[in-house]
Order: sequence, then structure tokens, then C-alpha cells
Amino acid sequence: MSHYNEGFPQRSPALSLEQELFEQRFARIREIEALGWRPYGQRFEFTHTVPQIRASWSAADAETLEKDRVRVRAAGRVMTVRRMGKAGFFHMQQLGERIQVYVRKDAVSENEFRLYQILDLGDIAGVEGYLFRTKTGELSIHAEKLTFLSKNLLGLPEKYHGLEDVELRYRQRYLDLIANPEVLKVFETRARLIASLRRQLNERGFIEVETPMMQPLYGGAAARPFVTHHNTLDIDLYLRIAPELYLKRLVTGGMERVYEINRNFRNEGISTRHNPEFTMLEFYQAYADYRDLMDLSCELLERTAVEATGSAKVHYNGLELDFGNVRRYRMREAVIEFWKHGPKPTPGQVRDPEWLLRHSDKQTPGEALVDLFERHCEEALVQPTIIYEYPVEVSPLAKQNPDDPSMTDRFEIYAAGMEIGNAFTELNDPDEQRRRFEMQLAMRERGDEEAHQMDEDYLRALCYGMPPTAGEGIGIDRLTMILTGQKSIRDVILFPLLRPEGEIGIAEWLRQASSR
RNA sequence: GGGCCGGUAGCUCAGUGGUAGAGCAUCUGACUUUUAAUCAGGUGGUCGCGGGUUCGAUCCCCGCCCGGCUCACCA
Repeated sequence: MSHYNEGFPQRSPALSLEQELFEQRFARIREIEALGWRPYGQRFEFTHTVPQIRASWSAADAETLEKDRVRVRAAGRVMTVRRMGKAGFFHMQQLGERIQVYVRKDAVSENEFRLYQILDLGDIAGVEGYLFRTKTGELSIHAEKLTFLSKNLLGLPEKYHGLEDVELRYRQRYLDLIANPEVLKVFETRARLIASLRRQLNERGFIEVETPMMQPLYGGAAARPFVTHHNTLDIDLYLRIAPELYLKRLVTGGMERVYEINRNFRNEGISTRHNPEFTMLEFYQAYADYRDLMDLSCELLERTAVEATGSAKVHYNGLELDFGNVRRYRMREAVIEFWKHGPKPTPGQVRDPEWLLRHSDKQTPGEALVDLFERHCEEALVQPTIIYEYPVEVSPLAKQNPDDPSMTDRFEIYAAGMEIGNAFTELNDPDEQRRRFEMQLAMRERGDEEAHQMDEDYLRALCYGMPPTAGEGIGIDRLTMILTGQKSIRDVILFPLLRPEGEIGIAEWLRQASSR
């Protein structure tokens, strides 16, 4: 038994191996303190981040480094350690990148070398020294000072495979980020994507607003809501399923270009493309129509892809998607074009209400057309595609097409077989909106729980006159999936919803360890 | 909610109707340019939980819990 194992039983049968390791590491806290460091240290002034070091000197050869003697101070999490008696190496990781550190006994103080000898994988350390290349050519820091910054008590997943258990990855995202640096890249891309959209909208004169997440009436989409309660007012409130009706109130008030990027909540199924809370961009532009937004969408998507990933062409599921080239089909055209089995329908058939009702179990021709579209076309829309002209029955907030009142001036954007955007010329006629709400109420009475509620304050706002306006929503999570190549929405949401886990027990471990 | 698949050491995974194995991690020792370091030795498991069948279950059966995929719903 080494001297730093003294002080607690060699192996108590009551302790699991995991708890034993925890106790071993906990005991090291005292030893770190004895060497003169705080186990949970203070601020550390670094000259470079690890990625900065790599970016600046990855091309510098051994002779140059020896001649220039670049001194750096850097910090990171210890990910590998190779000790060889009186010297050794470790890799430290910061911001998803690693740098090797070389520690030799005669280059640091006695206590610093002692500290190196008791570093555990997962500890956070700071290093000062000069850059050099090892015999095998790896850029490394030759340590001259070593300091301790934070103690890891739980150990790290396997160094070669990382953390693969998806349940653990989602429940303990912090551990996922430590063990799988590529996860960090996904969320960096997500952040760039959102920043790019904000930048583009700001440049075009849109202003960002925040509207209620807790709403007395829910609307703006077809979905079941979460219900909560406010005690003081003693009222039930719904977590919003969409911000749409509030944003259009603002347009009515004269905020002619508005947008909001935030969470929506829908009390529905969980799947690889659905999370109960998800992030949506909605924007509204007065004096524009859905055709304007088609063009705007293409510009937004192309530049977002470029700014987030470096290219308008992205790879998803082994295919190349080109956001620089978005196709456009009418919904009826798409049904014909992508008809799956048997002879394709004719343009006359997809306009014929009776033909549509015969080919779907939906109750209205419009719902039947959408049903056929979803069954035949959706998964085939891998390349970015705009589908336009949606039936009025499924579009209670969109303006009718002047030439065909059964259809609305609405489009959706599809990519990788997923809907990623929805836009339309907004219905601004209050009396027509009243009729649409009443149509929704009738659908609700037929058992459609997701049909709209009547929102009289919204009607009142329209009665003051909303300018002709077009609006659009873009699903940020799904767009992130496509731009980062992730197949599950849980891989682009940092903390996806899971059932809560049971008792963890770590407080008891700490209690026991600290009482020893 | 339905269907299918999975849960074995801290992690990544084998495996068997006779109460379990590997690699990594961890511990001990050696090693002053290693890098999935190496070498030698050791520790470590209520085989998800509960029932049943059986002389005997981690394995077979039933139920439950947790997760993944998928269908439905939806974006």
C-alpha cells in the first residue's frame, strides 16, 4: 500500500469498486493540499487556449521551435497520462482539442513533479513551459511549472471508445462533452447557425422581440399544449405552441419587421425529429407576400449553411444537400411527381375533391391532399425543396389564393425528408379570420384536439388593420440536424427530455468520503 | 401508445442451464521523448428489478423499469 492510501480501509466489502475509486480520488485532495495547491483552485492566467496553440504552431518544425523558444501558459483537463519513472507525458484537453505536455523531474520543482505523479485522468491542470516537438514529431509543451486547478472524483469513460451509451450521453451531457469532443463541434455549429440567422435578419431591418411563453390561449399551430397554473392570478396558462399570434399583433402595432428565436412546447410524441420543447425562428415582414419569403428563405438558408458549415453543400446521411439550389413545387405537382406506386394521378385528379376523398380517409379534400402529400412525397424531399399552395383547411391563419380560394398562399421548406420551415401570406381580414376560427371550432367538435381556439383579442387586433404581411417559421433544431449531419434531434439539443433517473447517491458518497 | 432491439466490472464489449471473462480505467512495482506507451503483478460483478420453471437461472418463461430504433401523432 502506498503512503497516500493510508487512512482508509484497504478494501471494505461494503464499498463498490466505483465508490472505492471515488474514495481514492477524494483522499488525493488532502495530498494535493499538502503539496501546496488548492484542490479546487483559483483563477489561472493563460497566454493561449489549446486550440490557439495548435492553430499557431502546428506547422512549426522542431528547429524553429527550439530556436524561438515560445513560452506558453495553458490549462486543460487531463485526458491521458504516461508516466515513465522520472519523466512522463500527459494530454490535456481544452475546448475540444488536446495538447501534449512533457514533464521531467529535473525541469520542475519537487512538489510539481510529485503533483504530476498523482494527477488523475479528468483533473484540470495548468502548465507553463515552452513549445517543442518530440522525437515522433508531436507538438508538446515542455513543462517548467505545473499547477492544480480542479479535482475529478469520478474518472472518465474509456479513453479509446469514449462514451457510447446514448442514455448516459444525454443524461450526463457534461460527460459526453468531455469524452466526445465532436459533440462540442455540433453545438458550436448550432450557435453559428443561430448567430447567422440573427445577423441576416438584423441586417434586413428586423428587430428581435420576446413574446409570452405562458399564454392564456394557445394558438399559431396545431398541437396539444402543456398546461400550468399561476397561483396569484389563479389561472391556468398554456406553454406556447407558437409565438405567431403575438408577433402578428406586433406587426399590427407597427413593428413591421419582427422576429423571435425561442422555444415552443408541444405536448406530443418524442422521436428522432421531435422533442417536446424545441427552438423556432419566426419572422414577419409587412408589405410582403409568400413569394417574397420564398426568395428570402433561399437567401437565408444558403448563407446560414455557408456561415455555419463553410459551404452551401452539406452532407447528410451519405447524400449531398445543396442549399444553394432550392427546388419549388406546388403541392399538387409534388403529389404527381413523387407518386409512389402505380400510375401517377393526372392534374385533373389532384384537383378533383371526390378523387382526393377516395384516396384518403380524411374528411375534407384539402386534408386529403395533404395526407397524400405526406404519404407519397415527404420522405422523397431530400434535396432542399419548397412546396407551395396549401389547402385552406390546414391553414387557418394563411390568406387564400385570389385565383383558387380552396388553396392558401403558403409554402413549406423540406430537406432530408423533414419539414424545416413553414411560411405564408398572413390572413389579415378579421371577418375571414373569424370564419376560419369557427371552422377550427367545428373541427374541434369533431374531435380534433389540435384545432385552433377562438382568439378574440387577436381578431380585435386585426380589426385595427394589420398591414399585408408574410411570415415564416424555421425549425432551428432540424436545420441544425441537417447542417451537422445528426440523425436524432436529441443530438442537437443539449438536454433532451428523458424520464428522470432514480436515486443517484452521490451526496451520500461525498458525505461518507468527507467523514473519513 | 403499438412493434422490434438492448440493459453483464467505472467505460467499451464477449459469454454460458452448473453463481462469469477481455481490453481500458484503477492499485503495486520498473522505466527521463511516450502517445490506444510498454513490462510484471493485483483489485474489482446483487449479469436492470420482481416473480416463475428447474436439483440448479445471468442464460428459459411472465411482469415491470430504463433506453434505442420504428409506426402512429406531430414540427
